[in-house]
Amino acid sequence: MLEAIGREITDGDLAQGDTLTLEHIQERFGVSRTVARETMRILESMGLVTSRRRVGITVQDAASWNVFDPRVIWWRLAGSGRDAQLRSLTELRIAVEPLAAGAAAWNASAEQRTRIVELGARMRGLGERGLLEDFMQADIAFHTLLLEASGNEMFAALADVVAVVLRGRTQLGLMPQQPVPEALDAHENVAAAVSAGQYRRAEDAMRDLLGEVREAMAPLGTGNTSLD
Amino acid sequence: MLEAIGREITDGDLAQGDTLTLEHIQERFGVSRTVARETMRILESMGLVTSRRRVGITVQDAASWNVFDPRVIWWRLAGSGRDAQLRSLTELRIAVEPLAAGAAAWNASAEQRTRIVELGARMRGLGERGLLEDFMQADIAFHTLLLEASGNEMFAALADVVAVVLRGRTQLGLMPQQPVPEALDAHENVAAAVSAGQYRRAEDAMRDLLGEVREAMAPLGTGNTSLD
DNA sequence: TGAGAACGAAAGGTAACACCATTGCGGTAA
DNA sequence: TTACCGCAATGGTGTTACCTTTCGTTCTCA
Repeated sequence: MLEAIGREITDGDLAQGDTLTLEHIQERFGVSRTVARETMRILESMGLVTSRRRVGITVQDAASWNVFDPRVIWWRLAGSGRDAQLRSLTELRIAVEPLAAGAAAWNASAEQRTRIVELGARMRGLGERGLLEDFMQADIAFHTLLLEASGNEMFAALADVVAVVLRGRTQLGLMPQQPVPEALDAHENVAAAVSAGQYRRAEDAMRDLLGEVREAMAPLGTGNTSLD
Repeated sequence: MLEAIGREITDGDLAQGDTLTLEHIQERFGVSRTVARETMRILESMGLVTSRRRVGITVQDAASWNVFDPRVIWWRLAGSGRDAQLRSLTELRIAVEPLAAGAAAWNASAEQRTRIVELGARMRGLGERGLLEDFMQADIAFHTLLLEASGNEMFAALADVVAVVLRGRTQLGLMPQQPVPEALDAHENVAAAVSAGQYRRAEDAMRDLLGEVREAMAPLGTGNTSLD
């Protein structure tokens, strides 16, 4: 139910200013008032709707959506806003992940340092064999580990977001049959730098890596970015 | 009610693993079951709790909190997690705002370009006269405008977060009596670069500006950052 | 014509109930 | 003594019925 209505809003099937009523929702889904209310409360807390007495439940403008909520991201990736969503998420990653990698080079524990190297090697193996699903899993683990090792909780919280992007990219068929060698090199390069505590190099290597990502995504349509 | 329980969790008064029951909440606040349930649903959607049958409502580990939710940020800034929160938010700003400023130099409309210059000048005036409250308002408008002009919705969504930080910094008495001249210069510098469409310079100028911010914050306690 | 009063729609809130997934305890058997 | 099975208590989930509050609309009267 949350899924259904959330998707309709994020897809634009329900435009800003449209109103629903609880009764309408009860009928449509065959649920009780309580459940309908709870669902609306959640949508409200995600900024997708507001509810006012007498007026009904009003769909909000996209500007007030909580676009960091993984559910919203997922809905948009699966729906019509996909290109815009992927582009803005990639820019966000370009902003955050290099600094996170640098911080990880500084802060990571010994176990984390060995693990990141392992993951880099694992990605190469899986990538060269074209096992996209497993590759994606390792990729998610790689980026998640770095974001968590950064020691910054806000960066760590973005791990979910990055995971959703990586998963979406694979499941929506936006990945090449086999990852390009440059991407594999880049990951190993980041891993080596982090492992060695070279934070400046880690930062730069991650920036390279994401440059690859942006290139791979370019056919989707070229947005303006701040990078020249 | 949301406020009260949210604060207790983010402050650590309720530790991870503690459980509440709906009945307990009903008694404590003198509300009906329905209302208690709706509140819990919102807390659940913020990742602060999970609810399981037979067990009750369990307080979640900080790692699963939705730390980008402005309410969570605000609670933590007002509570005991303030220093950690300010530090991680500042690192986030260092990651995002330079790229956003660069993008704004590229994408901003003519009105936005004139407005950013006006705001820079206004901040100087207010800052030199020591009108902290008005200065803060202008500061928020300045950063919000840049984030919105970046053309990236994720960056734009961070405007709320930045606003909360700036407001918190002032209202919690963490600002000097009068902003340092370097900060005023930095803002005007960013504004000029954005206005002239010099995206590389805008990016660097914003990085300088945030360097100032980080310096000013340093006495709070020095965390490791990726910048040397 | 316009201001104010009455109406009614729709969300907000309360109460009471049936339902069912857990879980922990106790009893039985190996 | 231990392992397994079954039962009962617990506490969230879902439903229904009903009352309260707000506020946009409409109608009336000056």
